[in-house]
Amino acid sequence: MSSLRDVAERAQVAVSTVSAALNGTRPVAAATKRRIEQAAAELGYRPNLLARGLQSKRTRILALLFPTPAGGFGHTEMLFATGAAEAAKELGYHLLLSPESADPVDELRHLTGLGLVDGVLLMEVRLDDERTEFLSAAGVPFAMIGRTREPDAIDHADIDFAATARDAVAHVAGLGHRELAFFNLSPGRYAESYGPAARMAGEFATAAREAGLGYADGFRPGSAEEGRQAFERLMAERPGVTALAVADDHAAAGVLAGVAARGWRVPEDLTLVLVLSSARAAAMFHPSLTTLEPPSAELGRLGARMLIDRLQGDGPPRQRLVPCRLVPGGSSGPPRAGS
Amino acid sequence: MSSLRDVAERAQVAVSTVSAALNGTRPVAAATKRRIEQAAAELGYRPNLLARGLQSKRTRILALLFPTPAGGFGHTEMLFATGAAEAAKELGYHLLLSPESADPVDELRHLTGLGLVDGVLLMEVRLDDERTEFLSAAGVPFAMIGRTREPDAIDHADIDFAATARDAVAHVAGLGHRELAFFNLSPGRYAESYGPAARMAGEFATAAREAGLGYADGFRPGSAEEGRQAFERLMAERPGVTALAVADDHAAAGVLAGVAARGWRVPEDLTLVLVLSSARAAAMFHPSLTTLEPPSAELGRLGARMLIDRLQGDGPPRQRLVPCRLVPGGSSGPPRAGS
DNA sequence: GGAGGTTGTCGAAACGTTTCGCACAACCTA
DNA sequence: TAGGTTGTGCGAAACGTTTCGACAACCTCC
Repeated sequence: MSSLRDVAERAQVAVSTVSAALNGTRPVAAATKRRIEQAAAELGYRPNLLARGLQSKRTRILALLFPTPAGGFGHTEMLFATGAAEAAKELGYHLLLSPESADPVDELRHLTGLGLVDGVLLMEVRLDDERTEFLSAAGVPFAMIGRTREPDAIDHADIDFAATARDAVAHVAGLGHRELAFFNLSPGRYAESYGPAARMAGEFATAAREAGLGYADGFRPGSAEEGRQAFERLMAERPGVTALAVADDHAAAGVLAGVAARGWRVPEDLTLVLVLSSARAAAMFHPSLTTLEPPSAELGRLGARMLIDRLQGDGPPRQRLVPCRLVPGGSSGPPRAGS
Repeated sequence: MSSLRDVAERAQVAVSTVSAALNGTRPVAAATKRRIEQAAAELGYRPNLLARGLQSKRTRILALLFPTPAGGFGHTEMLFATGAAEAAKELGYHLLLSPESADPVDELRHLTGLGLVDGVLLMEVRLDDERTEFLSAAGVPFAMIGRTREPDAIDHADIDFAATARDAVAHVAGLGHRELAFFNLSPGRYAESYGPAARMAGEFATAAREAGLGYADGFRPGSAEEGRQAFERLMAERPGVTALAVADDHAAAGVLAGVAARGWRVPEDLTLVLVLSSARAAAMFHPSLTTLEPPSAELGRLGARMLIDRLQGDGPPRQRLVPCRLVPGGSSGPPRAGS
């Protein structure tokens, strides 16, 4: 690779002048600048990021820390990563994919000690997350996709759960439903402290109350079989429920089985709405399910942008909440007659 | 951060001695070494990757180039990335996630010119891929997940399509089926030159012939609706078919709808097998589908390892083929009576 | 007892940038 | 004409490593 020195020689100027001309860091006479730019182009000069980073203490590399949940990564998480990578690239940054080990804090200590990354993007943030404490204490700039229990002091992008729940409730209320139930994510797959599960439950209850709808929750099926059982129990306990929102794909499949087992059909006898699931997944059901699709790529992009903004200048921490997108499917309809 | 010089001062030795002691790059007296190590530990010394890379021309950073298909990224592709990142980490490397723009070659030129990465991992490789030519010409070490038309000269990890097809055929033949059909990926979602689609079709035909099974293909439904139509056409043309392998999830959903529309059931009247789809997706169907799950994470790991091996020393190009894993579901059964 | 080898350490150069103080000429102003 | 002000460019130092030749001290063997 050609270096700054090669360019300087070819343009007959000093190395420092080339640097100044190429970076616009201080004024360079127009003629000289043109000569330098031409020499650089002819040599196909590319600045060496390592040298630049070593000197300037800024690498323009971001790390995306991702956990490896036992169940594997979902489509949603993938989109965080690709969205963040794309936004980073647009702004001239690179994204390092950093798997989290058993000890995330130690991992972070290592990663940030290397001098390789300018900032860290955290995902799968828990309500109480030790990583944020470490990063704050270490003075490493970071942003979150998701949020902790007390997130106001930290840049973050997250789902607007309140708006999402309101949209979902408005959707079924608009169809005429008067009683709604919600099946949350299973406690097995996500611990209690998993933000989305906790927040979604709360916001659904609030939205249903405000809309004057009957509301049932407390079910947390994590598989098709559990979904079927939960549905049967729900129908036994609350026979008036005509609309059901489900957070787990597999559980939704079980609900459909339960519906069929009763001789019922969707959407005639039950309106079924998926929550936090991609339209892609929702389209694989029969009938296709209405879903509230999380804005994952968007959140990834926002997270990366916030982090980069933070690196470039400061200001008060910012937070962006984005609601899920309601994608209507064939599973929404008016409430069944006789309820 | 503390530097090598800080450690040297504290241990009362020269900087170069610290470097030697810590890297084992040349012998250092045991006592000195111990003193140095202690000083390093006390200061929490971490080598600066940038400085090291600048000097040694080796950054231990790999780039994973990923395209952003219009349809979005699948679970499969995600696992390539996480698998590769994990393997890289285990071997002391880092993985840079690099989104591909409209002009992948220019992208590569840029990326490799930065001096930031030691090697490149390519995924979504096409049968004729301009990226491989560029990288070979530029002398940049790389490996592929997937393979080109003539892959023998390049390190790569890919699915063993032949074994996968044989396993699938053996599975249905073992259940007693005598006639099999295959619905490939749609030409819309993947161009003709997409390797997996091309190879899978060929290997299925071969495996069926070798097993003495009747075989039908040429269908390429890309959506639920197309899947239903293809199924109806298949039944009209080849009423003797009792087993069907489908590569597209959505198409499979359509097939299930078509089966139901005929008053048939799975698996009693049709054995349905998913190909190249995750067990997770297969479990969302009702009944759950038998699937040939691609070893995506494994391929990602293998790709990263191969690339790292290549960086550390040379040898002949290596290739690893891994078959899909057959995950039995509720959609496999003996052929329907009367066929 | 000196030639030759071995062992352990040091200092300096190099990697490719950025940054900063300084030199120098040209030009303006009083 | 002396003194100040711009505009432009140069050279050197610094960032934190690795690498390599030099060299002192010690051991070994004739």
